[in-house]
Amino acid sequence: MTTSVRTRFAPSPTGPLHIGGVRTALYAYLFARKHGGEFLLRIEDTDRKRFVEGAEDYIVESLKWCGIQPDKPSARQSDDLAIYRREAERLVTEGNAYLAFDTPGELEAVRLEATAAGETFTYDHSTRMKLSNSLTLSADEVKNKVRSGDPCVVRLKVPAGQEIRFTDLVRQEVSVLSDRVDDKVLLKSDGMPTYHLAHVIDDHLSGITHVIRGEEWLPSAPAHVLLYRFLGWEDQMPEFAHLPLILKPDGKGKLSKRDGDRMGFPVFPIRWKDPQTSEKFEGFREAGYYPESFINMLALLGWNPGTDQEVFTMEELIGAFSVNHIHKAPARFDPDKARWFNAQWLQRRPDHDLAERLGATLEKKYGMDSFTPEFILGCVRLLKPRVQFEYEMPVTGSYLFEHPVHFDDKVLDKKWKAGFQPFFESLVGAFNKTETFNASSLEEVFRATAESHELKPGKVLQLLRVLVTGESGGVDLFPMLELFGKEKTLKRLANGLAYVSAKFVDHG
RNA sequence: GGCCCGUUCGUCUAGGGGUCUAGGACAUCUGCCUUUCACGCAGGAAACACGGGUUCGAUUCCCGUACGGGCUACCA
Repeated sequence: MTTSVRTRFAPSPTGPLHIGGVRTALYAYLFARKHGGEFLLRIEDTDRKRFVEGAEDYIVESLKWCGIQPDKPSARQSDDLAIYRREAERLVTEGNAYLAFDTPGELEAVRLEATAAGETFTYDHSTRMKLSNSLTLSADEVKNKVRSGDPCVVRLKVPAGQEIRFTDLVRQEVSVLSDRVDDKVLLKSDGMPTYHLAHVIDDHLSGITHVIRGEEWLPSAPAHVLLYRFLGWEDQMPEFAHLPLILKPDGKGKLSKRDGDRMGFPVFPIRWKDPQTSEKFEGFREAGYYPESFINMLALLGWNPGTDQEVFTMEELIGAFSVNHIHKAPARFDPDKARWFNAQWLQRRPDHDLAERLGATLEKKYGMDSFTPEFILGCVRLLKPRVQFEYEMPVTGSYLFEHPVHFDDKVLDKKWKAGFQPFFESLVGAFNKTETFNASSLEEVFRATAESHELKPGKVLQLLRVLVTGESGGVDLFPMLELFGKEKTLKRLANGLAYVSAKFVDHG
């Protein structure tokens, strides 16, 4: 029987998810879906000290916004601590782990000493026999310490001189000598398991077939292999895929929340407010990104489909995803490209969909029924190709919604010539007589009127725009006039002309 | 420091012993279109980190060096 694929995303609730974490979740999700398997969410809440209120909800909500839906309710490691203790005990009983009584203070002292001597202290096969643990203490001493409640941890007894091998889906064969694996703490003195113990047990018990996680876990992966072996599960050990990190756009190092602040882009999927400091961070959602473009951008950061396609729906990503197209080197996050992806998705959005939201925004700003749905839809069509985010539409297109009070004097001073006044007056008359008030006939009328005044259309075209909108640039001129309709166009034109004749009163 | 992992245009990347005059995308520049801005179209500039091998031949394989990153906690 073939085991079906099951992956998981296992964040700890210590703060907001950043884009590296989201990408890890995304790849795990895509991989599972691609193979018709399941994707699970597990909250790794075994660190009581670093627990942050609200982080779990944040993680769930972020994934939801991204469209990454787990197939089962999320599991929480703190829900079943007995099982970790039981397995830790078993490891001790079977001689693959041991009790260690060294206090943090004592270990710190040993470390300091080693550093002073120019060495690095590691709790491993080479040092454990000099320390205070169930390997060095007599059985009675150990029993007494345990009975009197001396704090102790359980450590993995890493055998010396063994070669540990495993296959990484991204990095192929990985082989490590056990001598450089330290005796990792499995169970902390507060009775909580560490990540190492807990995730191995949980992954095994929940039938995880592929562990997809960040590269920061690569160095401890050999210890995890050892754990599977000692626990007797090596033949069912999941496969590993260690993903490269995401680096900051400039300079060096991995992306952090400070970079976003510093350079003006989000690093979190959705808004995060730190419960301790009350610091607020904007997310991609608040910055106006569609979840589709966010996901699209993230998917292509460290992975490629092997084709030239760049715009992908989630379904398309699932179809195209493959671990052997994951890049080994870390990727740098590029805010420019992120914006480009959003623009791509915005262009693909149906007009009526955009119009609906633009309408809501306009309603808030200008009141109910200020504009007809047809007018708003027309604005969307004109505005759409020139924006990357929806929120830009009412801003860059404000002249569509407000009668101009300010006019671009720079253009007027430069281009307005004596004698243009009569031309524009004729134009008003001609527009007024135009039966079919549409872009093409308006343009025709405009050109004909210009010619009859012996003017090159180009000389006065931008002036027409300034008179109507106050702006030097903007959406396509004649389609815009068509959208305004005759009444509004003539009104705006008269308004603009009034401004100009007052402005140039001295030189006619 | 030690141990791991990595290194193709500014960025994301394709490719992988001869087809590489190294391909695409973002950004950038030029031109076309246009009154403008944007879109679009056409074009330009732009990369195999370095040094040794192996080979008839290396960007591609191996080894070093440099650089970058990760790990080095009773954090995940």
